Amino acid sequence: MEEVESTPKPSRKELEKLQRKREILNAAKACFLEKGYQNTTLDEIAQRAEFGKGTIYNYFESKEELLLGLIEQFMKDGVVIAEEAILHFPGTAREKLTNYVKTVLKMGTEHEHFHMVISEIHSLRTQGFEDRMKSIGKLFEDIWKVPARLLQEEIDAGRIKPKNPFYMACMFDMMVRVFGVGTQQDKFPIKISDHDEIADLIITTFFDGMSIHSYEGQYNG
Amino acid sequence: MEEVESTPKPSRKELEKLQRKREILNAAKACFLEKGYQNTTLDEIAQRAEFGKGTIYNYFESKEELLLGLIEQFMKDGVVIAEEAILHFPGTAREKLTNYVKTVLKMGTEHEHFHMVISEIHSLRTQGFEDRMKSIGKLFEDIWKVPARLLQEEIDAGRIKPKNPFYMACMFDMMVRVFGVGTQQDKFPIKISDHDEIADLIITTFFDGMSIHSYEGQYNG
Amino acid sequence: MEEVESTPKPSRKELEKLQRKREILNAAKACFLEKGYQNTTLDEIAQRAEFGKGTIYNYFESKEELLLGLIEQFMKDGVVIAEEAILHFPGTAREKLTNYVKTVLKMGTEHEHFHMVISEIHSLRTQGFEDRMKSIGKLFEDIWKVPARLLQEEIDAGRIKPKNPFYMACMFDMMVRVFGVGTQQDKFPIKISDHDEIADLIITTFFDGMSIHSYEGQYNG
Amino acid sequence: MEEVESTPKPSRKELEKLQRKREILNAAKACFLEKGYQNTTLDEIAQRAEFGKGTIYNYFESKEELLLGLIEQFMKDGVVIAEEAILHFPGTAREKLTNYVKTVLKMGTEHEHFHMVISEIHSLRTQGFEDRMKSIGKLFEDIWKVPARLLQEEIDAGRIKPKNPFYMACMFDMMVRVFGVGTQQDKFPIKISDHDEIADLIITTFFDGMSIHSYEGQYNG
DNA sequence: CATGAATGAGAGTTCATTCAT
DNA sequence: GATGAATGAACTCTCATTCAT
Repeated sequence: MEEVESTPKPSRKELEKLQRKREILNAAKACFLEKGYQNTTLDEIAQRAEFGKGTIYNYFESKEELLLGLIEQFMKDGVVIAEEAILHFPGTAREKLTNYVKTVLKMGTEHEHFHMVISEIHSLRTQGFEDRMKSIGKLFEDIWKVPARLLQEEIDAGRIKPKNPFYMACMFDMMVRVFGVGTQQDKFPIKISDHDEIADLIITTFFDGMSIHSYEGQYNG
Repeated sequence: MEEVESTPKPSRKELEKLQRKREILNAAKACFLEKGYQNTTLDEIAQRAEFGKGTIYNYFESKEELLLGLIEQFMKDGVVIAEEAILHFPGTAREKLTNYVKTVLKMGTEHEHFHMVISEIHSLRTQGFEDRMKSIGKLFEDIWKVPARLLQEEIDAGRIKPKNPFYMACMFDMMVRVFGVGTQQDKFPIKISDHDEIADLIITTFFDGMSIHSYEGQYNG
Repeated sequence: MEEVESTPKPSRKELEKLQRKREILNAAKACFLEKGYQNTTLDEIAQRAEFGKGTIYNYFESKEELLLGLIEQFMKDGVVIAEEAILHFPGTAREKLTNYVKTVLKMGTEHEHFHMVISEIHSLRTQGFEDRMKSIGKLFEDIWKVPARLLQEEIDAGRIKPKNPFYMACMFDMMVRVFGVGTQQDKFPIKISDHDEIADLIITTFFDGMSIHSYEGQYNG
Repeated sequence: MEEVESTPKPSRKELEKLQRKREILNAAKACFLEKGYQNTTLDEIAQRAEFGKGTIYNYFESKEELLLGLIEQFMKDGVVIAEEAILHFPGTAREKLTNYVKTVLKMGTEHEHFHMVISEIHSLRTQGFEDRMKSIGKLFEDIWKVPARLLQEEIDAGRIKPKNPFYMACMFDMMVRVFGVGTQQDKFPIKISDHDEIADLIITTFFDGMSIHSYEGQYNG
């Protein structure tokens, strides 16, 4: 926006800086996943990143900024993942979404990250926090837009019920992330390690519902 | 000695003590909801409870114990709520669960509590933490058992598909709590304030699925 | 001193009060011996004394007062013990003092108390502390006066060297309490459990010295 | 790499660190001597050391560690002092030990430290406390070994009585530290400011005993 | 630009003391 | 007089952040 050239010139310096930022974020991610945001100290992050503690402050304004950076990165990755798993995957909507479930599950612990992310948001008190939250919300929407677009196509094709596709996408994504990822984790009261089983549960519920004689054709919603 | 009835003796002293405990828990709950567990200080809780800081330690061993107490209370209430809304509510399974969704939604912000609860669990590092987590997990199961029993009856009656009713109950509950309660809150990227609309979304999805021509009768799961 | 009647009238009330005081002091002593002054809480003392915490404050102004009371009691007992073991014990000076050493040793752990007493004095900050310390010092002197009187008699009889008997009594008492009692305790680097052996070490050193050809007769001190 | 000499490398950094440690220890020592361990706050130590409170924790793990560090330092110094004053001092055993007494006395208030050290040990409750105590006991032994070696030589030379030299060294050291140092201090019930007088008292008692006709030659101990 | 020692506000927790019952 | 729940000042320790090197 500030510059006119499409990609100005990622000078060596700039690239190195970006590289460093990513390294630090990765170290932070690992720490946060292990012990939670609040229980992680900057010393630990610095040690893991193999940088001095002060150096981190050359790249991030504060510990909170580190978490926010991570959240944004997580969301952006989420969009790419959804696009890969849904748009670029061949097959029916059902097959595409099944693939999406499995993809998210495959990321496993990595996506326990998700819970952490959601959890720790409470902890943040930065100034300008509200704005940041809004923009994070927007990123969530970006993720949901991907399945939502698919659902819209299916509605248009008369294959699924004409409900708000964005809402449905959100609900679906939550089923995957909370129930799906949850059941893979030890502390969750239910443990299902077979990805196929979880995917089947979610997909058949979402597409077909529980009822044996469902009331299709009579929707007025 | 003091009493004849089987129920031991809720002596005045005991009752007052319990009353105090509840007051403190309520103050803690309010604070935690407002600022999160980690950002709440004991001074704040004490001030809100209108007790001295030391007094709190006459009732709870530590700040963590306060959170754990809250979580357990929340879960136990959850069981009662589920029983009221499902078992003791007249009508079909669909009607019972619709009522359940609306009941949880009605508790609104109160149940944002739920998110907090889940979130902050990461923060805890108490000794004997694992045991506590196990017992909290058990309480979750107690909640899910209520809808699970209903689903089992429906399966037996041939009205819904023969899937693991406990898993389905868990997934349903999660849909309600995460999607349902979430959409009521400001920071959630989607905001739906109409409880009927949310309940309808969840219930029709869960019972009937999204597909227009569903594949009933062919389950091999 | 304040009253003219030699012993006014130890009314039942008064006696009970004294009895209570002693019970509390004993509880405090036991606790202090076990954990040290600073590590003992009033709750523990109250529990051990089988009184309410508040009750203790009807008998003693503060926790410090409890320690000071104990010290004074200890000292006063010390005088009686010295008199019993030295004055009222038949035999030569050597035999009397040997008996004194053994008596102190026999009180064993009870007199580890002594160390505690000396130790914790640092901790005290009461107002009027200096005065109290002075009066405790006086009590020490009362103890030392007992062996000092014996030594004076021996000097007069020409049986021991004409040195300041009070100083010598002090040095002797310290040898008994620090070295004698010390060697009986686990944490002390030297452990001698045989009382006769310790007594012999102290007495022969004190009376005869280490040298084989000593320089008697040439004192100019 | 950095150094050629066998002594590792007292790099400037290392030296500064050690210097800081010593400064902090000295501040702590001064505070402890003034008010006792328990009555000294970390704020006071920090203020006296002219460091921030947090800085202290960069050098010592805890307040207890500070005390233990001080104790160990005290003991180690004690060994050096004993060696200087006894081994490296010319003259007879009597002269050497007289010199030792005077040396300890000269350190005066500095060695009131000793009492504090011994006193406050009760207060400690660190984990691994027993081990630390053991090692402190060992350090005491190291001190006593120095005069003990001297006494052994005298025994071998037939100049002093054949008693356990280690026990005698301990008793002697205690006489010096408790009686000798004590009598120099205000709160002690006896005050003798003349070092020569104290040294004479201790030395003649220890070497020659109090008796005028002592029983040399007849030991059966 | 990298560093890590220094910092001190702020946290949870303890406990001697008070006082209403 | 006896009680023990209530109290809050005071404590040790942590850790995000700064800044001289």
